Amino acid sequence: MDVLEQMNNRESLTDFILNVVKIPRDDAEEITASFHPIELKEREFLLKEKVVSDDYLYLESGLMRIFLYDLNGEEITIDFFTENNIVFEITSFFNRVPSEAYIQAVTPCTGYRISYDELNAHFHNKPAFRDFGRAILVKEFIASQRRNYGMINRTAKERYQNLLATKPQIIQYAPLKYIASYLGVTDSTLSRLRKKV
Amino acid sequence: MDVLEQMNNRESLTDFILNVVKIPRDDAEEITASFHPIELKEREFLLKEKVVSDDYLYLESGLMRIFLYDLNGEEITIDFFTENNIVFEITSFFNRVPSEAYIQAVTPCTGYRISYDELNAHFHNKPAFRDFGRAILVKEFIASQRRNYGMINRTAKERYQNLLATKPQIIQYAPLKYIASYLGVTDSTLSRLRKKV
DNA sequence: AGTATTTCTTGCCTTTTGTCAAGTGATTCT
DNA sequence: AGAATCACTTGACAAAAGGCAAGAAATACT
Repeated sequence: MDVLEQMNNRESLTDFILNVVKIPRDDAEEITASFHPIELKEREFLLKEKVVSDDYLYLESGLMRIFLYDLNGEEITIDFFTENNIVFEITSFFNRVPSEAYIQAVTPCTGYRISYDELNAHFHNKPAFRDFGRAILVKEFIASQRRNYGMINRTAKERYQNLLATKPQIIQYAPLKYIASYLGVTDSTLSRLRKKV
Repeated sequence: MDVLEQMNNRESLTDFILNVVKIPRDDAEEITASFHPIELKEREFLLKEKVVSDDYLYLESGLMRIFLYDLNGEEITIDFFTENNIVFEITSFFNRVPSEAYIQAVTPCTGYRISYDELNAHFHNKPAFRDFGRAILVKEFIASQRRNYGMINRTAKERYQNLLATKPQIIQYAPLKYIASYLGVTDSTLSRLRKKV
C-alpha cells in the first residue's frame, strides 16, 4: 500500500468525523492522525471474553459482530457493525473491566484504532476530540435505543424485513444463525421467514 | 421547605454523582449546585412531541416514563425512569431537534434539572463535569444495551419476571397498559401472565 | 476427490402470544 | 349519586413461533 493510497483511506475517517460533528477539517484531520491502521482476517477476534478492551475502532471496510454466551451456553449475536462506523464494547472499554463479550470479524476487515489512554488524553486536551467523543456516544446510544424500539412490538417477520431494508450487508454476509439470534428467533423460524419474504 | 431540608435533598444528587464518577466531593457539590429544583405532578409532562428538549433531569423521587405513538397511533412506553437516575431524551436534547417522544410523570416527582446551554458550558469549562457527563452517557448507554439483551431471546413471561425482580416500583405504580407496551406484549397477555406468576 | 463437519431447510406437532369481544371493577366528572 | 370513561380480566379462537428430528446443501479438512 503506497502513501497516496494510505492517505486516501484515512480520508474516509476524516469524512466520517466531519459527518458526525461540526468541527473544522483541520481538527478532524488531527483526530484521524491519532488513529492507527489495523486489519482483521475473517473470523479473527478484536476482543475476547475476560479481557479489558483497549480498542476504539473505526471500521473502514468489512462486517463485524459482537456476541456472548447466554445461560445455556448458546452464542447470542448482540449486534453487527457495518463499515463506516465506530466499533467498541462500551462496558469493558470505558469502565476498564473484563469483557463478557467477543467482537469478531465476520468478513475480512480494515480500519483504524485508538487505545483507551490515547483517547482519554485527547478527550481532555482537545476540545474538538471531546465533541467528537461525545457525538459518537450520543450517536451510538441513539442507535441502541432505535434498535430496542425496532425489536419490541414487532413480529419476527417485520424485524427481518426491517433488517433487510436497512442493513442488507448483514443478510448478505452473515450466516443465518448469527442473524437468527440477533433477531431473537430460532434458526428454523428465520429459515422459514426468508423463504416467504 | 427550609434551607436545611434543601441541602439534604441536594445531597442525594451529590451522592449520585460520586457514585457514577470518581471525582473530589467538592467538584461533585459544584456540579450539584448548577442544577435547579423542579417538581412534577402526576401525569404532568416534562417533554412533549415537536418541542426541542431542554431538560437534563436528576430524578430524586417518583416514577417517569417516555413514550411515543407508533404507526397505528398506539402509545408505546419505551422506557421507565426510577428515582436516583438521570432522565433525558437524548436525541432531542443533544442533537437539538424536535422530540418525537413524550416524557411524563407517572407519579408525583421531584428532582433537579439543568438546561442544554448550562450543561454544555460546564462540559467545556469543568473537567469534573466533563467526566460526569461522559460517565452518565456511558452508564445509560450500557443500560440501554442491557435492556436490548434482556428483551430479545426471552419469552414474555421471563421479561415480566425480570422486570418484577429488577424494578418492582414499575409493576407497583405503572398501569398495566404502560407495562404491556414496554414489555412488547398486549394488555391481555400481560394480564394473564401476572395471574400465573 | 472423498470424508467430515457445519449450515440450512423442512415436516410434524406443541406452546406462546395475539385478536376480538364481552364483561367486571374502578375512577372521574358533574 | 349517576353517568361516563378508563383499566383490567376472561373466554374462544387464530396466528406466530418454538422444539425436535431428519435430511439436503455447502464448506472445511486431509
